[in-house]
Amino acid sequence: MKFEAVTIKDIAKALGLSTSTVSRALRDSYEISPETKKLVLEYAEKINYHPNPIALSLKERRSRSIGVIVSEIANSFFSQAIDGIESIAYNNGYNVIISQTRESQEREQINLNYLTSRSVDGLIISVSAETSDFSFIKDIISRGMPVVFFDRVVPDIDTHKVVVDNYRGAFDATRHLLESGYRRIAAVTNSETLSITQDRMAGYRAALAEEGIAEEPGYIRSCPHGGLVLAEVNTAVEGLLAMETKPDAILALSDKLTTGCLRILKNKGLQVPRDMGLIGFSNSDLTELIDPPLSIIKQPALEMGEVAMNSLLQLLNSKQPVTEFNTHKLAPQLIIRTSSVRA
Amino acid sequence: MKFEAVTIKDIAKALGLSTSTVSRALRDSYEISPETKKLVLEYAEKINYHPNPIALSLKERRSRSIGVIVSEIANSFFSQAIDGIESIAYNNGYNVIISQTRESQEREQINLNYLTSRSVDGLIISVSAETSDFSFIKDIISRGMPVVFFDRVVPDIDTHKVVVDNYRGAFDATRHLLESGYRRIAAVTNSETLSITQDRMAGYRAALAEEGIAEEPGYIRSCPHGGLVLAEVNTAVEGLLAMETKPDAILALSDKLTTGCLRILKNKGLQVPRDMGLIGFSNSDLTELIDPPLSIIKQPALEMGEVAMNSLLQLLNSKQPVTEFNTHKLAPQLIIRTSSVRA
DNA sequence: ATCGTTGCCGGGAACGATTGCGTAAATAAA
DNA sequence: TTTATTTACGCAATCGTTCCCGGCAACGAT
Repeated sequence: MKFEAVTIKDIAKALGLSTSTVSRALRDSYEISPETKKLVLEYAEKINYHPNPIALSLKERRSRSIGVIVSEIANSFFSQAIDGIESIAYNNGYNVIISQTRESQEREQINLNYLTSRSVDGLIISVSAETSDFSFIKDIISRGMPVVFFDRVVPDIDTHKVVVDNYRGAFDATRHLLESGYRRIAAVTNSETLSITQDRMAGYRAALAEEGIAEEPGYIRSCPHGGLVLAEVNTAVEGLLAMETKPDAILALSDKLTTGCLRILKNKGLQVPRDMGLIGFSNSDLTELIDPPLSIIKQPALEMGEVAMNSLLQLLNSKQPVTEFNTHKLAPQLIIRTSSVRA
Repeated sequence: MKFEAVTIKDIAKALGLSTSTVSRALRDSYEISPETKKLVLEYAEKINYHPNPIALSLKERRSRSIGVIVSEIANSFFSQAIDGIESIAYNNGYNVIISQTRESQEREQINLNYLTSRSVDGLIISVSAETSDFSFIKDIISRGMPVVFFDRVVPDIDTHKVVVDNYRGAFDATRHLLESGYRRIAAVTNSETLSITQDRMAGYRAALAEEGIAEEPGYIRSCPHGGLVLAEVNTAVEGLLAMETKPDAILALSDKLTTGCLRILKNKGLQVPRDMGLIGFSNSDLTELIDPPLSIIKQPALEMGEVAMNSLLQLLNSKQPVTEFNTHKLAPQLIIRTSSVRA
């Protein structure tokens, strides 16, 4: 079945006018007499005419749609960010096409290829955990595609970026753990190639160093798929628990890792925060209801989406190539609850 | 900045061929000699040619993209469903354009208008809570637009639908509450115009009736925005608690209502499940970590999204107009934990 | 009476691709 | 040699719009 649309030709034929005249009348051109305009407008209204956006896209060489690439839609952080992106896009007449990579480099590549060849006007990307080769992204940017990174950025690609102050988030959380009396603080991390992982780890290390605590390599466990596969988290936590001097607290460096760690600790019968302190990045709005109420570092996901879309709009609307790029660094929110406070 | 693309014309000019020949060579037509094909293919590869999908869309009158309309992206149920939709769409070469209504009829209308006029090939819709006039949707369907409803459907519109067995979900949950010893069971509901609300309420009533319990109208409180505004939930719960014979358990009929109710009960210092039993629909994957572990009715959201997209594909791929429509009714999953079980 | 203006509108190319039809050359059949 | 057939390609229309040109009245000015 096809959705039959009425075209400008139908109007022209019905009214005995040329398509040019109808087009001009609809666009309220000064070259058309008021009577003709009225005639056309009324008839167009009557038969429910809407200009074919595809024809327009072809003519204007832009589609008024943008692509968003994330690893997983069903993740609080990303869905909140997409919410923000969609809101701003909606207000500016842009459609949002989403696609997910599931942390796979291959899918990222395919999606990127697909979206750019489908003529999106711009892209908002949070790179996949698996991706190590960014030449493709670099390439499409150099060919003139407006791109903004959010959350997981690529440091050596020059374009607008929107991130949270990951260093500070991890630093503050670690310091909080230290102030709570924890000393042997482990970090369960996402893929180490990710910018966010590196920044957060830097904050973690800095906080430890400040306190004069030597870094214990065994306390750092990475989950390449960032909690997407729970088995990885399980291995990480078990590894930690099997050490001769176990850590007394865990800093989890991403959404799914935080709740994943808690899940596993509970399964193993450990008491949080007594046996093991826990704090982590999370954007779930249920963390306060959890047992124990989770201390978290929260990212302003909605706002990040909004800022990202606004940055993209700036690129889209600029006449000459943009050469000055900025990275918006938003403040994370440290919310101390029970899971990180020793009774 | 514009993304400069290479066209078939560039190839034709460079190779001294006509565009038709190039087009045919690229499509591997039998009319083209192997040598010419090889020439064209190699050159196309070299200059990184990709057919312009917009031009194709114009010609073929289809865009290979579908629209998804939900009330809110950042909602576990919907984001999981979108995940499913996107997966199937991806495998079939379709792009997914999402837009949210935030439960507003006006935004639903605008989005619908926008998406159809932007030539999506089909739509997957979960109607907004506010919407009472479905003539517009009816209209676009009658004009030939393939549409499938999911979750919140419109009973008197004939097209493919994907729902969960809401009646059974609510029925089983209510019966479970009864079996746990609760007698005065309240229902906190979403907008009453919603199909899901009606079905779930029917299940609730049937379970009560089966037990010979008369329905108490004061025990039914509706939140027109389904938990999107917490104040509504607050009013509902407070109303319940202010009654002379308070209910002893609450059945919450949607995602945000379930956690919303718990939040408010906790705020008021009530003990769940001792002072008040609680069970509700929810798709959060954190409910087991909550204090108390929440009993929930869970919808197979991912699967619903997949089934919805597959149904839409069936409509999209059928040559003649489809007249036989089916509604897939998937089984909800009742997960009993602590919040609904009296100690 | 002629020349510019102005107002109003139509013809047709263009955006990038596909495709039905026509046709020249080469080959096969008569 | 003539005719038929095949091979391999080009022309031009098409999808729905926009927009550059150009044209034709009518009108005022000279």
